[in-house]
Amino acid sequence: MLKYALLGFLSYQPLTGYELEGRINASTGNFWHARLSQIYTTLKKLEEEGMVTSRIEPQEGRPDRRVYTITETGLADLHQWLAQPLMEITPQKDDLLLKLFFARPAGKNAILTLLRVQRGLHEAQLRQYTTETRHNIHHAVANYPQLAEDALLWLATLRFGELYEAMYLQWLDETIAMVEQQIADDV
Amino acid sequence: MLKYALLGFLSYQPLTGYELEGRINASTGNFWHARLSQIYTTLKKLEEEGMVTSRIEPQEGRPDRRVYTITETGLADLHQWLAQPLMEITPQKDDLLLKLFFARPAGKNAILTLLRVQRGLHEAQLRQYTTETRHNIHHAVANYPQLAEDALLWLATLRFGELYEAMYLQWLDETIAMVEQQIADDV
DNA sequence: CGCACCATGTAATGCGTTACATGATTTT
DNA sequence: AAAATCATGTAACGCATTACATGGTGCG
Repeated sequence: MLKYALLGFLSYQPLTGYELEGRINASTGNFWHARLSQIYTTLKKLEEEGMVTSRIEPQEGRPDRRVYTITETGLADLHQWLAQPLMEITPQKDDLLLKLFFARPAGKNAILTLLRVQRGLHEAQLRQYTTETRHNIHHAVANYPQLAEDALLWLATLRFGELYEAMYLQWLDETIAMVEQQIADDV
Repeated sequence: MLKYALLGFLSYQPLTGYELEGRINASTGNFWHARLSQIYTTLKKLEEEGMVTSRIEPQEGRPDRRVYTITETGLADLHQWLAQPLMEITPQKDDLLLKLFFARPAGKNAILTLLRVQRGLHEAQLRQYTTETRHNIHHAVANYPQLAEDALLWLATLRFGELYEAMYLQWLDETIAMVEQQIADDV
């Protein structure tokens, strides 16, 4: 599926692998992410499949840039994917919940530490969404007004991230209180 | 990490691969899941590493059962993992959000269909958590009262699943309304 | 002086899914 | 009669991470 994240961004403009990483980890970080190494290998495969083409832009004092452009084939594939509704929920994984599920033998203090550390992390994440990420989108619309409708969808995904983090924080607070009150002290 | 889900369940009692699949997909389905094939190969690897042992229980008319038991080494590894707080948030992926992010060229109707199909799926998921999953936990506690404190943590993870689905539904409703009002009609 | 940013890629390894292969028992 | 449950496993493939390999520019 990284394929469609790449084709999606390339449908707006030609970009390098490095730039694609920036776009992915900045604007879709809350529901998609990828490492540079994976992006490079996926782009290579997409080029073999005829979904994108690349040309080298020579640079001085830096490695040459390889700029990828989406092809007609790639665009058609993207649009066909977009047109299909998803018939399943994406199953989620969460390391914290897995650890918490089995955490009782670790004892009350360890459980509370586990939850409190995550609380700090999720608080920071929420702050990032409400500031930087939101700002990025507004910035894009200001420079390219024709993207206004696209931006409504981007904002919807961002809103999801904010709701998710707010929910996570609420749950953590609830759960911390429950553990404080109902789990027996360590000996 | 499937490793710790397996060791976690085996720390309560010896189980077969098949039974482990049932436990994982029933009680931790909301934050962890695995296919049988992966469970079998992981158990095999855990046995090679000395984390579990297995013995065959012959059966008639069915394949023999291979029952896995956690070892001292496995229990020590599990407890050491439990004692460590998690210093990172689990990065999430969600196919719906990815598709929505790029969905504008698909047009208003396709976007609404996409969102409405997911609404139905998430509604069903929430109903399952509030009924079956919750019931499973109560059932376990009724039969094994000594698990009462463990069950508080299981209920906390279930509560997360319920909050997650409720949040998802709220966001879908919000987003459907926004698309209805603010995205231009298809031509 | 050190860190972040720019910029590319390959190799090894690990995690996870799908398909293959088999087949009786129990429930609807 | 069909579907779900019980029960095990391997092989092929695909997706993703970590480590390896290189090195200049720009900022504080």
